[in-house]
Amino acid sequence: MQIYNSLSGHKEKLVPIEPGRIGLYVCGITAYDDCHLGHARMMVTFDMVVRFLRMEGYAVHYVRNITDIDDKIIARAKKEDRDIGSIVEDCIQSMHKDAQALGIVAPDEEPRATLHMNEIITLIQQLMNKGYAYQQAQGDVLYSVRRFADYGKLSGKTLDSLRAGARVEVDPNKKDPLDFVLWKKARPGEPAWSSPWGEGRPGWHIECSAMSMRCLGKHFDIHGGGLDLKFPHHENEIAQSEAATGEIFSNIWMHNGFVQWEDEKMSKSLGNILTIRNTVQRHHPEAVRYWILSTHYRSPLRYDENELESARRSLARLYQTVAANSQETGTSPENDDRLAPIVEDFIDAMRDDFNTPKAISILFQLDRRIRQARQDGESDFAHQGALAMKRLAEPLGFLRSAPDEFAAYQPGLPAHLDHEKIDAMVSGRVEARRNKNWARADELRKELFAMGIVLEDSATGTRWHYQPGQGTSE
RNA sequence: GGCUAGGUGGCAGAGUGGUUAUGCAGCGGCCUGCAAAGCCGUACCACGUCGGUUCGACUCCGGCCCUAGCCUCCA
Repeated sequence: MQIYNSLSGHKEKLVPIEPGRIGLYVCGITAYDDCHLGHARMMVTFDMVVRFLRMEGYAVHYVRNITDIDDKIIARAKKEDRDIGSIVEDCIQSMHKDAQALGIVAPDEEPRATLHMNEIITLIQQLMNKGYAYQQAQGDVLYSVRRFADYGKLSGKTLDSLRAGARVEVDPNKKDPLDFVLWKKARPGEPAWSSPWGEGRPGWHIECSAMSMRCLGKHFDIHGGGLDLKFPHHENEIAQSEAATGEIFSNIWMHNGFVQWEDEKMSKSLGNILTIRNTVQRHHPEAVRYWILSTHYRSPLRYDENELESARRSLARLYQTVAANSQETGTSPENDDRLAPIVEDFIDAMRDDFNTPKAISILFQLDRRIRQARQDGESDFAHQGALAMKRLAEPLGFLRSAPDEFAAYQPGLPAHLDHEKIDAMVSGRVEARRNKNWARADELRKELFAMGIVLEDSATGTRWHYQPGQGTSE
């Protein structure tokens, strides 16, 4: 198993600290708003990582934190005149719903900053004792970046180059402009905890150091998160943790790439986000997963409505294969070694830094073999192939629905379309067809198509579905 | 300005010093009242640009152009 380590800049063999066990910490959400597709990518990516490592036999201890105290949460509470707690709870609930929709395996632990104040304070105390932190005139406790020789090793920057291009406003109370807050002095009306440095709350970075060490120990295997956290968040985590413990913090750092919207990063600050909930309303959740995993996790991923539809169709093909070959048809040969090379190729692709696009392509090679076998009358082999396909789809989180359920999936109708009216038109056409009034039937079909409704006549009746982007009215 | 990734066929997206990626779309056939869905088959002088190395480069080296990202809260 090889994983690209952001810290070293190349792929490295995965060598667990404890044989057979992997400690994985991923930076989760800040609970102040709905999750968007960037969060979806983070969740799906590490879900795939966890699933595959477990498939490989590792006992993975997966920790994904929640930031439940932060400037943005406080700001929103003020703006909406709401209780911080209720905002946090709502956001967490919403995030869990999104994760569930996407079929994300729940983390083993989901620590929250406010529930680990003791660990946070202890860690800051250690940094104070060792001289890595100081309290400035206003009462904030800051980390002194100049004291940590390795500062910048993750982001590949030097303190001087950072300073040269810094757009940060210079705070005269800081020894270095890049010093960051460990403990923020309480302001009136803001939530606060008592500490040796007065009432206050933790800075953003310290919680992850404290909680990851609490859950996984001072030195663990993999730390992950979105690429936007690489600097300064992860850089600061390393500085805090390694300064405090004198040990290596995380062996491997994994960063997933951005989701882009029309060649720009999708982010809150640019206001070009799409929420998970909104997306899942229009596209099957598994298609969303497929779309995310059809690009390598480190590459940028452009949002494109057509690609999501394309993902659905690709998946539909695999589903059809599974459905057509799910029945045991006879005595299967003990084990067919014709499948082994394909399975091996799949595993190899995944072992190479989680090359999911390649792995998916091998799923389609398998698909081809199965269909071929079916045509050749080798239905036992086809059945075995279908079983293998389901097994290989597991780490990707594909093929988790019943095939007919997936086929029948309907995205939510846009508001301007009236379900009853459509049904009426469809029945009208069924009636016209019964009378062999083809002209009328075709006319109705055309009208429906213009609304984006596509019909399917079959022996068992007429089905219809809404197809975004089809027809004229959008 | 400093630092990172990238530029592959209509779209998306892997990979490799000389051999088919893969999916979607397209095209042809079967099926269908006609369609759709499904099934079968299938084309595409694809590898940013200019040089270099090599028997041979899309794949290695160098220059150039372009794109995205980080240097500020952000998955």
